[in-house]
Amino acid sequence: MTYENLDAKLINSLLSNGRASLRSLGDELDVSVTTVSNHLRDLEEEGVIRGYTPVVDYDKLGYDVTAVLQLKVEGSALPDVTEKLRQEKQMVSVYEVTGDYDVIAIGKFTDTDGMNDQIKSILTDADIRESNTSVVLNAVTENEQFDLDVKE
Amino acid sequence: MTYENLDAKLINSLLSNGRASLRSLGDELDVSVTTVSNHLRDLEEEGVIRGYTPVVDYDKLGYDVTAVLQLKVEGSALPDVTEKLRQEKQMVSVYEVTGDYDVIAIGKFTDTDGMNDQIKSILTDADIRESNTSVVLNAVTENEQFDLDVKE
DNA sequence: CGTCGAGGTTTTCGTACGTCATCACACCTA
DNA sequence: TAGGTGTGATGACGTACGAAAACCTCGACG
Repeated sequence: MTYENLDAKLINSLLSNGRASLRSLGDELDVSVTTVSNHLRDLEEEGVIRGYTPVVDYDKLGYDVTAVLQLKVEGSALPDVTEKLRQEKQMVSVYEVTGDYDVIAIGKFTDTDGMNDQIKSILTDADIRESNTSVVLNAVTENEQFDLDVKE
Repeated sequence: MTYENLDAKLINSLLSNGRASLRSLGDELDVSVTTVSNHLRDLEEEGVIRGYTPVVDYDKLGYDVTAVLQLKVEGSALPDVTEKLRQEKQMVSVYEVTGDYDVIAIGKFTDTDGMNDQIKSILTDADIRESNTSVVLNAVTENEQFDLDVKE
């Protein structure tokens, strides 16, 4: 057998500790360091693993307010609007979606005043027909990356 | 205080490469390895850095559909509902929010059928008065973690 | 009132040691 | 033939530890 689940197991291990050494990963999965190294290189080249980041608690850094923006956009202006949102660094996620609204975006702000200012400056765009802002009261789960299924 | 911006710089460096070595971080910031090690330990103990993860491209792993669920929940049942959503591993983010709806959740699914099944099973909860699902057509930005401001 | 300096504390640094990642190559086995 | 393993060499890495530097506090003195 050629370790078809190794990649999934590798990713799951890294999800619990993204700075684990290749050796510890090898020990954990009963596989040689070389094999871990090869698979990881492949996963990175394929783009399955796009990089590594620390998980930062923005609350603790003073970004106390998270908001969900929903926008209705004039059809032809959609690319412009999403691009503009993408460039706002505090926009954590920006989605084009089906349904009542065309765009859903999630942003983080230092306080409600800062939030109001930034949102207002975004909404001045003439192509935004309607908008709706929900402030997050409690982030039950945020950007949780889930484990992959490993079939035996 | 010495090096008051070091922590912010450290986090920014790690945001661009979460597996960077303590030495390379030290070189980059003109600081000794030990200092990097100490500050990182403190940041982790304080919970500012909650861990490290690979950035996984779920699209490439067959999770092709992302959806945004919005729910109106019977007030007293809110904790139950959010807890239930939290335990659904494919729910990437779950927020309690102000506004028209009470809960906004983002989930990832293998296909629209799988999505429908899972969402239906969630929505059977009697305490969910109303729901609204938006399917993501295009993830312009997703879980982007932004750099911190460094004051001179 | 403002400055000085002794002291203790915190932060940073350099070194040393054992571990680690990477690479090349030969070997194994399904 | 393709994917996994082991070995050995080399330079990089993480951590522990003692020394040194920077910082803070507070009473004494001009």
